[in-house]
Amino acid sequence: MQNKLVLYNSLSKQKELFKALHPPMAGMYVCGPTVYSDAHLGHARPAITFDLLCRYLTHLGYKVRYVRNITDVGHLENDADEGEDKIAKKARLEDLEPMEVVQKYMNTFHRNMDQLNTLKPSIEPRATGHIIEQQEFIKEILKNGYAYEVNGSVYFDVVKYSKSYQYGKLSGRVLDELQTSTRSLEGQDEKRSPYDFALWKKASPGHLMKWPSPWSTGFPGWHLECSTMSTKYLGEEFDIHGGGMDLLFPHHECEIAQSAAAMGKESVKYWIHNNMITINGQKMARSLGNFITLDQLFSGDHPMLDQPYSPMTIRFFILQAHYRSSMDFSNDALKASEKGLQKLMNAITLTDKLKASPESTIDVNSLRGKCYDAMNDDLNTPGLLSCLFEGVRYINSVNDGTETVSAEGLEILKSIFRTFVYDILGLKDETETKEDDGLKEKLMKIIIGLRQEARDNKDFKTSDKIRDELKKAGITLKDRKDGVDWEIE
RNA sequence: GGUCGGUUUGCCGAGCGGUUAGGCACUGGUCUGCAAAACCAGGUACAGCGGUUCGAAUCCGCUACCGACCUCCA
Repeated sequence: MQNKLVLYNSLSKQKELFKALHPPMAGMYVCGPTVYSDAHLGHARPAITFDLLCRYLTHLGYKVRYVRNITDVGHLENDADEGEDKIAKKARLEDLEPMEVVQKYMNTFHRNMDQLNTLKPSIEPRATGHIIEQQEFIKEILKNGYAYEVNGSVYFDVVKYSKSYQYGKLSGRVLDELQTSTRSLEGQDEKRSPYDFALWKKASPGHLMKWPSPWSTGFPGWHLECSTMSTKYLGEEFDIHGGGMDLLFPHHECEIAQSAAAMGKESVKYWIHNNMITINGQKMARSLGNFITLDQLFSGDHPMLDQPYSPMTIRFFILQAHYRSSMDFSNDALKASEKGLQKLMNAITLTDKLKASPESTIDVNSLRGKCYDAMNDDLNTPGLLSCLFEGVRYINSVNDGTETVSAEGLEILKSIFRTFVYDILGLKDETETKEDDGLKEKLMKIIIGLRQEARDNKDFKTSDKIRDELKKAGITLKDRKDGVDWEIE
């Protein structure tokens, strides 16, 4: 399969032409959330970034298997592989079963993802559903000699691994340097090296989520689930692994090590990482407590928010920056996105009303080419939007009569917007209603007719009253040379 | 302290060796009874200092500031 899609691979630290291992199939694994509290703005970034990638690959003709996990066990409060499980802690605080916590926040996450118009993953595996597979994975690593058991817990032997493989190749870390920057070693007595990480942890008495295993009644380490589940659903080698940049080390580095230790080869061909969303210049994170949840953004219910922002405004905001750039939250930026999105959507609505001419004064084919060029260049959505706004100007100019477009050109123009805005960027018109537009059209025609009569009679008091009252009702009139357009907010 | 990345016009944000990015805001104009929308025009920015080059926001060096990772984090 031929394509010109170039993606930045975190592993090689350069842009590479995307070549699927088994075209037309494309396999993509993305690290999903740990479901112990509401999803925030930061979670929207990878969700939208990899939704975009999935949509674009699909558009290019790939049959994409998109796997995104739900972490529902094994994620400890503070690593060093000590501390309380995040979900168990929440369960204790809210007096719920751990699985109730998981269900509650998973439901919210799914609802938010639907609101953001992200496509559902092909498979959404959960760590607790793959305890057996994780144990089998550990057995392989043990068999190959890259792990050891101590007191019922199993740890990955980073030092031994690094003799045969390069631990740190993804994150650019060197083991020697890691060792000189040693932190507190408290509670790490069981590990041979502080860089070893848990594959299986023996549960302490009273621990809520635990399963029997050959080593102890316990639970799997966090890094293990992704290696296990990606292998199970995408195979020992697959195309793309995505996630936030903050997961690059240690999480993804450990995944590479686990897979290599178990299977003798690296699993992932392209590592893709999205950058962070900051707030007041600092990363938005649950652990920092500086987050705004998606529900708060949608409702405006947060001290830092001037107003509510719709899901599509959030989506547009995120797409206006390149996925590898960090972006800072601000009301001004969000408001600008809201306006820009509206301008884009208004133009798309207009395309249905445009009249074709014998000749085109605009070059729609060139525009389409530029749209593809932008997407092929490592998903350059700001560049794509820039092209689309050029198209917006075309549409408005044709509507104003200062440019013309042929029937064929008009069809191409419509298809460009349908393809790139709806199918690939995943934006949708939020003003769209399922009501019968026919009735609304008829009513509006009558009202506009009455206003026109008043205007013809120079009765501007009446005509303005009609316009103002409509405005109050959320309907904006736009007088044109050749008639009146209207728009519902 | 180590590793990596960033600093672009009022704001957001592309570009990464030579050509108008784009959006928002602002100013002027066209249109309009007025308004809104739309269109046209306007601002010539790239942290600082050096260097390479015919030519640098774009490459190299230094300095300053900011951030991410090195604990869990999307």
